[in-house]
Amino acid sequence: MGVSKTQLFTTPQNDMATICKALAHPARIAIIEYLLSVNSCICGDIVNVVPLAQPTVSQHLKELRNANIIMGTIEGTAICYCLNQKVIAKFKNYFALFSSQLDLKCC
Amino acid sequence: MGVSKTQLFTTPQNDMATICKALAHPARIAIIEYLLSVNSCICGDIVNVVPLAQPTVSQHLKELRNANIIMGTIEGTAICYCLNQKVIAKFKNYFALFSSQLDLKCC
DNA sequence: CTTATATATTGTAATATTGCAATATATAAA
DNA sequence: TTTATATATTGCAATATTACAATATATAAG
Repeated sequence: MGVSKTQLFTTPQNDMATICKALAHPARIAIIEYLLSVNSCICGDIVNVVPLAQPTVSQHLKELRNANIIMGTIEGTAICYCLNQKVIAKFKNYFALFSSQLDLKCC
Repeated sequence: MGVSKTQLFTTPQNDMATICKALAHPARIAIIEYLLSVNSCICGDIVNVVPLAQPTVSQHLKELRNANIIMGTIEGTAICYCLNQKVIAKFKNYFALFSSQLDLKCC
C-alpha cells in the first residue's frame, strides 16, 4: 500500500528507522559531514555546499530538522544550523551495541 | 524528478546513504536485531519474526541483501541468513567518527 | 519605503517504496 | 511421482520521495 506499518514495530525500532531514513540520501550525509567539519554551528552557506537547487536543499534540511538531527535558529537573514548531539550520540551508541554483538560463530 | 542525483556526491557519501536507506524501515531493523540476538546465522523462521506477509518480508530481505548487510545461503528448503560483519563494522566506525567529532563549541 | 539577500513554501512531474495476493520455484518427505 | 514446506517473483494499488521553477516571507542595507 505504500505506507509503512509502523504500529507493528517497537518504538526503538521505529526510532532507529526514522534516523536512518533521514540519513538515507547523499545530500543529507553531505550536510552532516559539513556541519561536523566546521566543528561549530554555521550560519548560512549550507546551500553552497550541496550541489542541488536551493529549494531542494531547503527540503533536505527540513527532513533533518524533522528527524531532530539538526536544529536551526534564525540569525538575521541567515539561519544557524547545529547538529543535535543527543540524537547523533544515540545513533552511534545503538550501532556500537550492534557491532559489540557481532562476534557471530559462523559465516 | 524523483531520482537522487547520486553522481553529484562522493562514493563514501553514497555508500553511507545506501546503508542508511537499507536500514530505513522498522521491519529491516527488526530483522537485523533478530540476527544479532541469536548470535549466529539462522535458517528459516525470519518470516515468523516480522509481523508482515511473507512476500513483504522476502522483499525486505532482498533489500538487505542488495545493500550487502546480510548474506543468504540455501540450506535445503530453508535459507540461512547471516549479517555481513564488514558492512556493519564499516557503518559503526563511520558514526563513531561522527560522534568523536561532536565536541562542538556552541549550541 | 525600496532593494537585495537568505531561506521557506507551493505545486508539480518523475520515480521509488511499501504491502500483499497470486503464482512460481525448489527441495524434502511420503 | 505426489504432496508439503520454504522462499522468491510478479503485478498492482496506495503512498512517499526527489527535484526544481515559481513564488512567498522576512530581515538588512540603502
